[in-house]
Amino acid sequence: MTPHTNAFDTHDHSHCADTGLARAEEILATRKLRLTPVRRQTLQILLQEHRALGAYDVLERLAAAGFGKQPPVAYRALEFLVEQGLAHRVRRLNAFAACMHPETDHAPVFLICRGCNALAETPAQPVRAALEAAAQTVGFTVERTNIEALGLCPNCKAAA
Amino acid sequence: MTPHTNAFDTHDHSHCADTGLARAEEILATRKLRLTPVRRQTLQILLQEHRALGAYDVLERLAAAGFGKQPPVAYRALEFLVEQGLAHRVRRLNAFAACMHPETDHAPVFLICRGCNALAETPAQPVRAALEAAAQTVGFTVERTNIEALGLCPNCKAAA
DNA sequence: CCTTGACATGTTATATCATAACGTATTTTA
DNA sequence: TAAAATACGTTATGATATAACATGTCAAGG
Repeated sequence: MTPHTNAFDTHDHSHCADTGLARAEEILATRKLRLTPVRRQTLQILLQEHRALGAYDVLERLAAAGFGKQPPVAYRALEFLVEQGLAHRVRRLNAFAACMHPETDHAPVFLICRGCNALAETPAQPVRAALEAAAQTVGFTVERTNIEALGLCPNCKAAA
Repeated sequence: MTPHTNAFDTHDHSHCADTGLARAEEILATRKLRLTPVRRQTLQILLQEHRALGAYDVLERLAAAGFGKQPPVAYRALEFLVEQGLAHRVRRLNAFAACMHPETDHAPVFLICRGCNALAETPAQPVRAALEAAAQTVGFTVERTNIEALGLCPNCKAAA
């Protein structure tokens, strides 16, 4: 799978990884959960790449960093991060991305550009609220959501 | 994969397949597209099962009905139906379901019960509208959406 | 401290989902 | 009716994901 860039506007995100890891430490501490080496490395990989990566892409990087070489190593770490809201699974891409808004927002919306494969995560409480409302009319309780949109980012629209 | 029932309230849907197929014929006629035998059978399978089926489950039924036995046969028919809005892909389940509201609604929301695997498709223009609004703030144009929620259906809530 | 239970990591093996590439047949249209 | 487009079927392979089990590490209670 071709990797996907993340965010429509390029920006310096050298600090993303640092702050992201620090934030993760805090969050997990309050939950008495551990950010073990593999988990930490996995999150760092996602933060540094700053785009959606397939599990096997992550695995490759983990292996290169001296961790295990078999799929479950990556899948387990990713699953943990997703459960804790520190990363998200982008189902349309069969890929994972670090959460860009771990505290603000647990109703992430992913915008996927079909032109350049860029991926943006945007907070969207209104979307979540509308979803909850729709669910309520049939008595359904929402626990987790996957909200993804495929379309065209501003850059690709301009180019077309 | 264990199959998933569809709709939280059981109901007689013997006519779903008939009306669904008729509706599909109409829709495709206006688009000058063909509901070929495999496509028709595929749609019928989804309508009759009335739940999400994996591509290989569909393939099995197609093969039993005398069509091809290889994955692309199923994937192609399903892809066509999804493109035409006659079926949807439920990514969380790696499965496909016939569209329950082909004319009303091209912003389907799927509610997936983690208790009983029931699947409900509910129209949700407000959700779509909220998504469009969120996208617009970053200049993104939405073309297709996948909106899925995992949670508990009324029955399973009652049971718990 | 040190044992014990819970959790975490790694492995092998396999299951599941999906598509590429190609040849043939059918349908449409010029 | 020939040419072009579309559809169907195949073989083969690729990509994604999980089950099951062995070993190691941590944290808490005795």
